[in-house]
Amino acid sequence: MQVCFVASLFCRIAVPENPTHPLDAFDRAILAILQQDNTTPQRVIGERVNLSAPAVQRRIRRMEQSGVIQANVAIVDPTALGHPITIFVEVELVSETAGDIDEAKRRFLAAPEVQQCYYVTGDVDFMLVVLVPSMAAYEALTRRLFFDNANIRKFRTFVAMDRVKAGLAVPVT
Amino acid sequence: MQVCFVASLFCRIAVPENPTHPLDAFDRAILAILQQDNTTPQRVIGERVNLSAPAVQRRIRRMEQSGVIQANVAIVDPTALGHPITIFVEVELVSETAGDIDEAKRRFLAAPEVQQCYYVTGDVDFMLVVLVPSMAAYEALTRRLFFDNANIRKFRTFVAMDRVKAGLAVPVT
DNA sequence: ACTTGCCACGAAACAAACTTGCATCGAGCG
DNA sequence: CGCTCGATGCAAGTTTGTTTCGTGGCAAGT
Repeated sequence: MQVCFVASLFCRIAVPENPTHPLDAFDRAILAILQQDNTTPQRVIGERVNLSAPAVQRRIRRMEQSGVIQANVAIVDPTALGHPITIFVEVELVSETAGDIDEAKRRFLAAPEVQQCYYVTGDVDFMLVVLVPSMAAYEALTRRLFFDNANIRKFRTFVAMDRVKAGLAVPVT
Repeated sequence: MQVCFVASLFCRIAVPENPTHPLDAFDRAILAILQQDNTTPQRVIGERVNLSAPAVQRRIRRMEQSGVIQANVAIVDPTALGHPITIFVEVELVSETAGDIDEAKRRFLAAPEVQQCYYVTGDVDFMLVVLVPSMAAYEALTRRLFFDNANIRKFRTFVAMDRVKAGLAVPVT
């Protein structure tokens, strides 16, 4: 009887029904941990969210297969690899036909210095985050990416002085 | 006498290690792999870079302790967690004294919706990358972060329509 | 109300990866 | 020339991740 009580208690926690893939409180708790440190042993995760290690493992695998977890990566200090300068670039195109936009996307995607690239609304078309070893390297990059491209109307550069906060963590709440 | 010996031993241990061990080709090759997938077994890494698994393990640990590897994290799909909207914000302050800037940094740092925050040169002072569930939530955030702050001169909003490329990977070359 | 099917869980066995100790090799140096 | 230091590879030991199996609850259909 006492065992029954404990079992029902666990069940009450697990209650939320999920026909397909909605994330329940367990999944979110696991994600919150993995977003901070994905080397945390599953046993520790289980202790923290009140689940067994296999249950944690199943949920992680399901979220990886469903695409909720997109990748598991190491975050590296750019300075240590010789790319100490972070630059934001606003890019404005001349022609915004679908073809021209895709062409620009492909060009930015292919440049390894471009760490992030977003197609945005507003006065500009693209926002880029660029990593370079030096301003000379950035000058060379602008030549290659912008000046040699007739479809670039103009671009504005913002050099980062302080990386106040940098990450890809998503709020779990 | 024995105590002296022990003391000197502790001294040798306590001596701060070389601040930045230069990264050789092996380290860079390992980082290139870990930046893409840090679940890669050390044995596989060793095969790919022509090193034994323990050698790989020692190098990884050294880079973690020296700060070259800053974290090991899972990348999560923001849409799956209910934050489908990515927004870039340019923020311009009224007063740019050191104290006011630090105050702004602290404020942005404390906001979980702010995924990235850089202090930049140029016409604006800060560039933010913000994740929100809806435009209504962004409206509430602007009220909390900007309108309720007398030191914000103005801000410009760019809503992302397409996440062309998003990551924190650093070029290894 | 009972039963059936389904799904998720936990315990334990199993496999794989990580970690450590030890001997060896080569470079720098007295 | 011999020494020390650092890094490597091999092998054993330990932790971690994975699979298997049995149990119990919830929903749907008798």
